[in-house]
Amino acid sequence: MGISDRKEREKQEMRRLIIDAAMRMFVDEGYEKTSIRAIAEKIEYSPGTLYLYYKDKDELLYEVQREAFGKLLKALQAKAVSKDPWKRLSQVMHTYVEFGLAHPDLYDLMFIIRAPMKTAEEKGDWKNGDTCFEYLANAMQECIDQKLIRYTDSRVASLSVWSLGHGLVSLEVRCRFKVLQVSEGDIARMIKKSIDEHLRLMKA
Amino acid sequence: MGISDRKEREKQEMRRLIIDAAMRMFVDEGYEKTSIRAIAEKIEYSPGTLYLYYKDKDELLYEVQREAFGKLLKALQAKAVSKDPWKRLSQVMHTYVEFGLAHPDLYDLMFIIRAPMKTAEEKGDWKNGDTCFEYLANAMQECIDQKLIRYTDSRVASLSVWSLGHGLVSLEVRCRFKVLQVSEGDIARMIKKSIDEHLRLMKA
DNA sequence: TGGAATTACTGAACACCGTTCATTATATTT
DNA sequence: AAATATAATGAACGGTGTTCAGTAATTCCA
Repeated sequence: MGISDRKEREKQEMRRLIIDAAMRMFVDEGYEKTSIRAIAEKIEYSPGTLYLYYKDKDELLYEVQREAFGKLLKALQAKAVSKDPWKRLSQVMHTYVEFGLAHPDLYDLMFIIRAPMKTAEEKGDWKNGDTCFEYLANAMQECIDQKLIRYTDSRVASLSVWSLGHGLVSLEVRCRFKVLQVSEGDIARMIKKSIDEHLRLMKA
Repeated sequence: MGISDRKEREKQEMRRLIIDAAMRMFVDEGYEKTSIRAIAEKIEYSPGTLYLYYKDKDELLYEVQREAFGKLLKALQAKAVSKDPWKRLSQVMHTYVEFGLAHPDLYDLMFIIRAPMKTAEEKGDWKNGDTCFEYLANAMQECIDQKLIRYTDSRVASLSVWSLGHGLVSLEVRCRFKVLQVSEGDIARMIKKSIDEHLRLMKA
C-alpha cells in the first residue's frame, strides 16, 4: 500500500521538522524560554499542529534529549576508543566534560533541568542516556578487573567519576564557580586538572 | 523621629512576611511552580504589593537563597568543627551532602536553578554562598599546609571535592541515578561511600 | 482639628505561556 | 462526484510575571 507508506513517511518528516526546530531553539534560547508558539511559527504551522505529532512539550524535550545523548555517544565513540581501559576511562571523562562545556544548553537539558524525566519515566527508559553511562561503566569494570584502580566496587567508582564530571560541568555552566574569583580561562584549566588529579589518585 | 523609624520597621516586617511565605512555598512546591499571585494570596495582599518590596521574582529568590545559605552555614558550624582539618574536611563534605539530600528544594535554588544568579550578579556577591565555600577552602588549605593530602593546589582540591559533592547531590535530586537500576536506599549508601572513598584516595 | 500632601495598596490590564477542541480545509475512497 | 477520513487551524481557557492608574489610609502642616 503506497499511500499509507507515504503518509507514514510524511509523518516522520513532520516530526523531524518539529524536532530540528525545537532542538535549535532549545539550544539557542533554553528550554523554558522556548515556547510552543515560537516553534510553530518557525516551521510555519499553527501551535495546535505540534500536538498532533507530540503529546506535550515534555515529550518534545524527551526526543531532543534522546538526540543529544546520541551526540554525546558519537563523541565518546570517536574520542574514547583506547584498548587500554585506564586510558579509555580518562578519554571518557575528558570527552564528557568537554562536551558539557562546549554545548552547555544541550548539557542542561540532558542532565540538569527537571522537566524531561516525566516522559522518560513513562517510557520507562532513558534513551541513549543508558548507553552513555554503560560506556563509562564498561571502562570502569575493565579497570577493576585488571586491578588498575584502587576502587573495589565498580558501581561506586562509576558513580564517583560521573558525579565529579557532572559537578564540574554543572557548577561551571550555572556560574557557581564565580565564588572562586578566578578568570574563565583558569577555571577551564582547573577543571581539566581536577579530572586528571582524580584519576591519578584512583590509580592503583 | 519615631514615625520614620516605625515605618522602616514595618517595611522590614513586611519584607519578612513576604520572604517567609516565599521560602515555605518555594520549598513546598518549587521555585517555578510558585506564582507571585499565590504568595500574595497566602499573606493576604494583592500581587502588586509584592513589587513594592521586591523588584521581581528573581530578587525574591536571591533573598531566599541568602537565607538558605545561612542554614547550610549553621549546619556546617554545628557539625563540622573538628580541630583536625582532615576530620573537618570529611565533616564538611558529609554535612554538605546530607543537607542537599535532606532539603532538595532548597539545594535546588542554591546550586541548580539558573534564575537567581541574575540578581546575584547585579548585587555583585553571592551572600553566604561565599562564606560556605570558604569553610571548605579553609579546611582544605589546612590539610595541605599539614601535608595530609596528596593534592598540591588547594584551589583544585576544593574544586574537586565540591564538584564531587554537588555532582552526587544534584544527579540524585534530578533523578539521573535511575540509570543505575538500584534502589533508593542503596543509592544513599553509595553516595556516602563515594565520598569516603574519595577522601581515602586523597589521603597522603 | 481639618484640609492638603504623602504614602500604601489595589486589582484590572498587558503580553505572554501550554494546551484543547470545534471548525475548516485537504486528501482519499467509494 | 459525493462521501468519508485525515490534517491543520486558530480562537479560547486558565494560567504566568509585571505594570500602573486609581483608591484608600496615613502623616503633615496651618
